[in-house]
Amino acid sequence: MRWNDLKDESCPVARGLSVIGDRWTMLILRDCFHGIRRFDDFQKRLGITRHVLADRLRKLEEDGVLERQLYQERPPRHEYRLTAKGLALLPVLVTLVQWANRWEPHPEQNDDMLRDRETGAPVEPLLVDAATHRPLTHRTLRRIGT
Amino acid sequence: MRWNDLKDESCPVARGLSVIGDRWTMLILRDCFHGIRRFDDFQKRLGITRHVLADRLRKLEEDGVLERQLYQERPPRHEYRLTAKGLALLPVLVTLVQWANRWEPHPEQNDDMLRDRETGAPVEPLLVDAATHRPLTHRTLRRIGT
DNA sequence: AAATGTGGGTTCTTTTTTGGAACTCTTTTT
DNA sequence: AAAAAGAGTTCCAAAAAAGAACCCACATTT
Repeated sequence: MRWNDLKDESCPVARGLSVIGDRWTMLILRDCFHGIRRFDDFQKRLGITRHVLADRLRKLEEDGVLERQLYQERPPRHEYRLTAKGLALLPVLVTLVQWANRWEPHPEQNDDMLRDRETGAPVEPLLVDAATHRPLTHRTLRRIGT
Repeated sequence: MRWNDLKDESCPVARGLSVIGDRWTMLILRDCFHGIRRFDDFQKRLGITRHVLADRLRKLEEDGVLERQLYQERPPRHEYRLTAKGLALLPVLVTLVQWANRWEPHPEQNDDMLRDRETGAPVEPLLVDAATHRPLTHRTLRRIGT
């Protein structure tokens, strides 16, 4: 299987990864959630080559995860913003952060990475069933993906 | 920045991606959650080249996500199983599945992919704060990662 | 006994992708 | 007039992935 065939797979894991499964995309999106919007800011923060960055931003726009908005004319300059589809990736990012903090800890790690925006209270993400509010685990789920 | 430097970053997103952020790893783990354990079974299901598969399985073992267990001697044969650290990736996979089903739908998609193991009832994943049970969104979270 | 099959890789060559640096173009600042 | 900002593009070298073939230790079939 080639990478580009993934998007037509019936498995949702494959289709999801066809959009966000490459090495840099999620890091770009992390920066988007931090409010970064401009090419050079992404480039400086990520240390990614401009070449690859331009390519990923273009793909993310094509996939509807980011949208380009003109913020000045002459010369025309755009910024990249998360769409609703992009914002909907937050749970993926949050669960990844939680996993990494737990299983790949770092000496300089401040554990209060996730806090409520208003109260500032620490937040502990938990995945539950929306209807019953019961936690979802590998023991409660029949299967994931196809 | 080079890919191999990611694992020493202070940002948990970067550290998480240093383990699961490559093109094939999450697909391998998806199959693990489906009960696949042997080299050739992974290879047949994924269509990945044997070369890359061997490399990814080795790295996942090094990272403690999978463990190799001898299931026969003469000739020695191993199978790959999820460790606790690997099982802990389920929320990432589940949120990804949910996102893809919502935003990258597929004609042959059966929407009841996620079901309770015992009751068979459809399950709708929701990310909440463990303490308050309030949903987590980009509006309630102060920031994600570092 | 010889041929074929199985499981789990490794080796080799070709194609893609990435890394790294330099260059372009338009407008604003010094 | 020269330099800087901003957003890329171009070019070349290095690394990674695709694809196919090969290897090895046993087991089974003919």
